[in-house]
Amino acid sequence: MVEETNNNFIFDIIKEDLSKNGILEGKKIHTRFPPEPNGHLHIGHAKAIYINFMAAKIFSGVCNLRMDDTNPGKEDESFAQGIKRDVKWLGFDWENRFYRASDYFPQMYKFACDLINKDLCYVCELTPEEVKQNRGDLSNPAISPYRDREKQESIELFKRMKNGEFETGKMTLRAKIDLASGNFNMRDPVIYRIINDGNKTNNWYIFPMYDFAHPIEDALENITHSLCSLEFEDHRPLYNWVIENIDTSSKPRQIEFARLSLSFTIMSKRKLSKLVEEKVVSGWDDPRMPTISGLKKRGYTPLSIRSFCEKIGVSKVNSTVDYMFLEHCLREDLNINAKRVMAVLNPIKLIITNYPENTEEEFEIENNPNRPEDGVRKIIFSREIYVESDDFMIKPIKKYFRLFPGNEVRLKSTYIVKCTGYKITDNKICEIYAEYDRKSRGGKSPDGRKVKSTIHWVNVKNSINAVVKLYENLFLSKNPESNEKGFLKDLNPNSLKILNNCKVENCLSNAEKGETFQFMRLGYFTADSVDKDKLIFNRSVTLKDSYKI
RNA sequence: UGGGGUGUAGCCAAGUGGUAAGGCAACGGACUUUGACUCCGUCAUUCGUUGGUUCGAGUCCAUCCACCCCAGCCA
Repeated sequence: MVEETNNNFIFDIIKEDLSKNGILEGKKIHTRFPPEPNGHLHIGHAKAIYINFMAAKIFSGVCNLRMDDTNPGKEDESFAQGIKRDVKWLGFDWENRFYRASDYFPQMYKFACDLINKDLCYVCELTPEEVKQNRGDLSNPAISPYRDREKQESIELFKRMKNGEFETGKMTLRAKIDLASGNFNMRDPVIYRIINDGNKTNNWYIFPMYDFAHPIEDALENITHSLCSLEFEDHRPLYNWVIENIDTSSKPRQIEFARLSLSFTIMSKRKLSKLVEEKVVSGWDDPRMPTISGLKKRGYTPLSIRSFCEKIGVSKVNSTVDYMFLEHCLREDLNINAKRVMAVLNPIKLIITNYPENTEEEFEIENNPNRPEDGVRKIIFSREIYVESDDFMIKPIKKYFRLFPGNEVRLKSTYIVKCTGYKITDNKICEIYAEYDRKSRGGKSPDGRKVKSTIHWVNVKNSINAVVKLYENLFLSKNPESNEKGFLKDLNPNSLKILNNCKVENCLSNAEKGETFQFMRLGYFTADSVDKDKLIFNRSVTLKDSYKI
C-alpha cells in the first residue's frame, strides 16, 4: 500500500494555475480544512481532509486547519478539540496554522462597513417570516422595502446592531446584489444577523453568515484554492462577489467536489447525533459509527483510511461507495502488519485421547507469515484443547472438510488428528474426541497424505478469557435514508453481538489497547480494553471467506 | 416553472479527436500448515438518448431523457 496520488480534476486545475502563465506562476498553493465545530468528524470529512492536505503536499504548499465558528449556540469547544485530535490521528499536520473564524470578526465587521459605504449593503428590518414571504419564486423577484436606505442610516443601525441594542432577529445586514437573480443566493443575501441571547461569543451580538465569512477567512489566510463540496456550487458567485468587493489582494478560487456517500451508513451530522441521543449507539465513538473516533475504536488504521480516500478518487459525480471497499482497504493494511494469534470464539473442548495426560509440548508458531522478520513465538500443546464449535459437525455437509467423525484435520502448527467421536449432554455437544498421529509433529504429513483443513485452537490449561464484540452494519439498507419511515426504522438488530466466553492465546495478556491482531481464520480484532480481568476485543473486519455454508 | 450541476460495467474511476486504464465486487484456476494471503485468467464491440460534423467521436455540435443541489437570519 504505497502512498501516492492519482490525478483528479482539481489537481489538474491547480497544476494549470501553477504552470507557466498560470495565475499562480511562481507561487505556492495554500488550502484549508474548515469544519464547523458542531459535531465530530466522520469518514466523509476524511475525504475532504485528504483532498485539501494532499493537494498542499503534492504541490509543495501548506494546508490550514480552521474552525468555521460563525454560529454560536450550535458550536462547542469540545467539538473543536475532538476535530483537532481526529485530524492529527489521521496523520495530517497543520503545523502552527490553526485558526478560528471568530478571530476575524473585527476585520469582517470592518469589511461590512466598507461595503455599506460603497452602497453595496444595507440594513434590512424584515423579520425572518417577512423575508421568506418576500423572497419571490422561480418567476418572480424578491422584494425588500429597505433596499434604498441611506448609507449613513445603515451604518448607524449596523453599529447599533453590533452594540447589542436590538434583539435577535430584529434586523439583518444584506448585500445589495440582484433581487431577481435566478440564483436565490444572489437575491440580496443576508450577510450578518443578530444573535443577542446573553450567550455571547467574545462580546459579539452580530454574526456573519457563512457566505460572507468564508471568502474573507480564505482571503485573510491567503488561501489559493478553497475546496468544498458540491452543494456550494450555487454559492460561488456570491463567494466571488465578496472577494471582488472587499479590500484584498488575495484571489482564492473555490472548487467543488462530490462529497462521500458510503453504503449501509449515514453521513449527516444531524442524524449521527440522533443515534447518539437516542442511545442507539454508545456514543460518537461507537465502533459502528462512521465517525473517525468510531472507526479508530473499531480498529481502522489511519493508513487504511488515507488509502481509502486515495482510491475512491475525486470527481463531481454524486456516488455511493461500497462499504466493502473501506473494508478492503483495512484488510490490505492489516494483512501486512497484523500479528497472527489464535483465539476461539465459541469454544468446545477437544480431547486427544491417545495423548499422554500431564504432559505438554512446546511448539513454535510464526507471528506473521507475511513478515518473517517478525519471528516466532512458543505455544504450549497438551491433551485438552479448545476448538471452534463451527469446526465440528456430526454429519458433515457438502464440501465441509473440518472435524467430523472419521476425518483428519491439522491443528495449526502441531499435529494431525483424527476425529473419533463426541459426547452429547443436554442435547448439546460438549466434548469432541480425537487421536493424534505422533509422526505428524509440527503438522507435517511425512507420508505425503493430504489433510484438507488446518484449524486453530487454544490450550485449555493456559488460554485466557476474553470478551469479543462482533459488529455488522448499523443499517439494513444500502441507503438507510431511503427508508420511508426514517433511518431509525432501518436499524440492523444484529449490529452488535457480544461473546462473553471466548478463549484466547495467553500471549494476548500483553496486548496493548488499540493493538490489532489477526485471529487466524476469523478476522482482524482490536484490543478495546486490556484490563487484567476484562480483556475485550472488537472485530474490525472479517477475513474474506470463499466458503459459504 | 428559474438557476446551478452530473451521466463510462454491480460499485468507484481514468480517458482532454486516433479505436474503452486501474481498483473493488463476482467468477474460474494454481498455490497454501489461515477455505486467508499470493499468483494467473475471465468480466464494456461500447461510454444516458437520438441525430450531426469528421477519414476517425466517450471526447466537438445539436436534441431529448434521467438524476442531484438551491427559495435558513445553517454550514
